[in-house]
Amino acid sequence: MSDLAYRSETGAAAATDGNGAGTPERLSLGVAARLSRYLQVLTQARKMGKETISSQELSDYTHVNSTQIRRDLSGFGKFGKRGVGYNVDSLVAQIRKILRTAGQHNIGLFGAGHLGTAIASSEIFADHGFRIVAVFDADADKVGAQVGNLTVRHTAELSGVVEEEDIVVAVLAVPNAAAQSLADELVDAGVKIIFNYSEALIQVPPEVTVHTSSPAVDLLYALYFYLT
Amino acid sequence: MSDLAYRSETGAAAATDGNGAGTPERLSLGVAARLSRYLQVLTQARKMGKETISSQELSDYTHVNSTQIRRDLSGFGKFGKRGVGYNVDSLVAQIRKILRTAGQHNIGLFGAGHLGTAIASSEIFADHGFRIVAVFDADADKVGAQVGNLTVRHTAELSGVVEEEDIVVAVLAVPNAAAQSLADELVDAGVKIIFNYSEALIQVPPEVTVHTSSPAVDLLYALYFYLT
DNA sequence: TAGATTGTTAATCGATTAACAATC
DNA sequence: TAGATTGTTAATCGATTAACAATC
Repeated sequence: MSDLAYRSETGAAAATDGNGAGTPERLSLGVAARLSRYLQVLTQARKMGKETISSQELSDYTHVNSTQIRRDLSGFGKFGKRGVGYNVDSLVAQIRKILRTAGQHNIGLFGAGHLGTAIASSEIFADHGFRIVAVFDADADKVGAQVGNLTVRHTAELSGVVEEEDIVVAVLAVPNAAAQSLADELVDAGVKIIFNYSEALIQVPPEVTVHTSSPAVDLLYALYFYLT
Repeated sequence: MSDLAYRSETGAAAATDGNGAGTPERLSLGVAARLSRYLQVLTQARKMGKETISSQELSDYTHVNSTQIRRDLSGFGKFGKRGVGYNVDSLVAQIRKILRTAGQHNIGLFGAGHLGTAIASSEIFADHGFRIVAVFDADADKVGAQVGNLTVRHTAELSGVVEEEDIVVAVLAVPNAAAQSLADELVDAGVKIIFNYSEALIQVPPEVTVHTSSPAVDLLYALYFYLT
């Protein structure tokens, strides 16, 4: 029998089988989060020239139990080879298909300070099909400067550029005080996902997702287990 | 009866009661992670002058179900006022006590580029009792420069400084290629927690914790739920 | 008082884990 | 073949949620 744990919102609804697609239901929150993490490790492993990887190695890097990893993957097909592991390239392709994030997605970056510059020069987003297509700053002195290979625009141009460039994701690397009003403008402009690197608490309508980066949270958590 | 769900590793062992401390067992991974997130939101809410906060508001900001939040907190005491919510100040103090992270902890920052500079100038860590006590760079040209209010030192000084300054946490804002060998040196020097902002996959002995920051993972995850 | 929100129960669902046959 | 690692089962544990009495 197929494992319905991976199909949310269906209760006992009939999934065609455990291996194929059938009606592709939405993944549960947990599965989607874990698959994203596997993908990140696999992407790096591939860069390092690794051709196969075992569930145990994936476990070491993601801190997810290896049985859990095999379970997560086997819900969608038999991707591994017993005694060998998983082929890195093909697993990347499979997970991208499952997450339906194989395409290109456009990012608008807000804030051309140190953090914005660091993000623009990094490959973290590019590796996963996210492309930074515009950089904005509210400071007129920064407008026109080069960041990465983009020219900084003024934040006032936001709504036109979001539409022209089909920007779905906004990355906020701005001061706390500017975050909420900028978020309001972004929502008006039609941005659906806001990735907040400021510490500000941001409120948005339900159709928009805010993710606030909180390194200190992760650190508190790690520290707790070190101290106890 | 008290809820043993919050005490791990004890099975049916006797907890003295649901409110007090008794033998303070280790928190489960999930509870510790969620408490850390509440703490981060509370810290920001306090900065914004908020005096009380409801479980529903905490839920809006953390994406944790409000019942879950009340459950998490009520496992340690009756911190809220019905009809009113939780006092922000006192809840911050309570959670810090529970997480036993009320003290000061010293951070060494590695890499004085754009990202390192951004981290050094930010308050994200300072807000939670983490103090950056030293900044290092492998580039001799950067040594001696000011970053935040610290002077950049050469990475070669690492092991001495780690001991002198009692550094428990290392934050890595260095190029991918430098990450693993730096991590090796840090482990030798006695650092227990490595917070990795590079994309490199880092291997360390079991007594050391590595946390790799993966904004792209969070973005992939958010995107999945936007696309489906 | 009336409204709001906590604290708590009970029921369900998903995650976790050990174990091991299958098989590369 | 021998060793390694997957795919899968079964059992347990923790998370999630709706519901609501208690009470500020």
